[in-house]
Amino acid sequence: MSDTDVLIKRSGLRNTKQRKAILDIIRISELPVTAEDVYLELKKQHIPVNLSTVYRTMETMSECMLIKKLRFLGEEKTFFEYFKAMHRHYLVCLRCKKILPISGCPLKSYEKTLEEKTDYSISGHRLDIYGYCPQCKETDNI
Amino acid sequence: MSDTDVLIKRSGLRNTKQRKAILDIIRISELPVTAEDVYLELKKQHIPVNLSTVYRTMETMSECMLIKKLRFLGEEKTFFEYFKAMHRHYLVCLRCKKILPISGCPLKSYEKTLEEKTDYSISGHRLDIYGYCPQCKETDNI
DNA sequence: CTACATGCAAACCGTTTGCACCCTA
DNA sequence: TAGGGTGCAAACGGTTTGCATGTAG
Repeated sequence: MSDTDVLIKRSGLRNTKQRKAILDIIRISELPVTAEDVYLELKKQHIPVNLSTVYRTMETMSECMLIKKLRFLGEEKTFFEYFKAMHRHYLVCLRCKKILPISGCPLKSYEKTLEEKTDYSISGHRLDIYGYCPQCKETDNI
Repeated sequence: MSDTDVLIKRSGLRNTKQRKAILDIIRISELPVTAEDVYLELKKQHIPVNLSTVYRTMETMSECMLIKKLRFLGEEKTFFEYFKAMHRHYLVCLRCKKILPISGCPLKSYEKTLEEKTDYSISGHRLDIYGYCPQCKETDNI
């Protein structure tokens, strides 16, 4: 029984071939993926699956906190990444759309301050940084 | 000639009744609005306009940097706000979806550091903070 | 008077859903 | 063998587009 099997079972989900394959793909990918990415990868691996199953599975898994939903500016599609305890931010190239993970989060103490100031209960934040990668910043931006 | 007229002309756009009315609505609103919000407000003011015109106009204006596009987590719709030089972040209530503007940005110096570390040319960031507002945090969250 | 703007309706595209069938536990 | 999972096709909802008409400059 693989790690992936354990993760699925522990979440109270039935362990089907499709779910295992989907979670494997998301876990292995070091970058966020879309439902379509996962679907195409499954096809490439000759694992029979329907796009709607991919959507349903990824929705279920994100409710179970196995994976996390992400959205980037100017991208109409929803991305997903494996749920790591340690949260991450990304630097996205506005020209080639390359996604670069950033280490560390600059907002830890800021959230506490804000909580006191606003009387909200802060549960988290979304931070993405945009710019041009070393390759793209050389060429005429825009 | 109103401020709004000047803004539109300065962007090289033709100054139609619809554009003026749309930009007025976005400028006056202190919170981000959706295309539908604007459309409904125009109807309320008895200004004849088509939804597709609203979308087209808001797209054009955001290309001209008159307004800015925003997206919030869990919201399928695109929001727009008037383009102010000073950028802003929002604290969004996960339960009632209320949007609270936050003063100040905690990321000024961080971007410089990151630029040096990654060799990217950073153009900006998106930061939204999520939590529960004073009212909603009292009731059972979720 | 002409190039840009608008209205209308239809297309689009990512995502969701209803329902019958399938298969894990 | 029962209840969750899947495939299929159709619907959905926000947004975009093609085309004919209108209007600002």
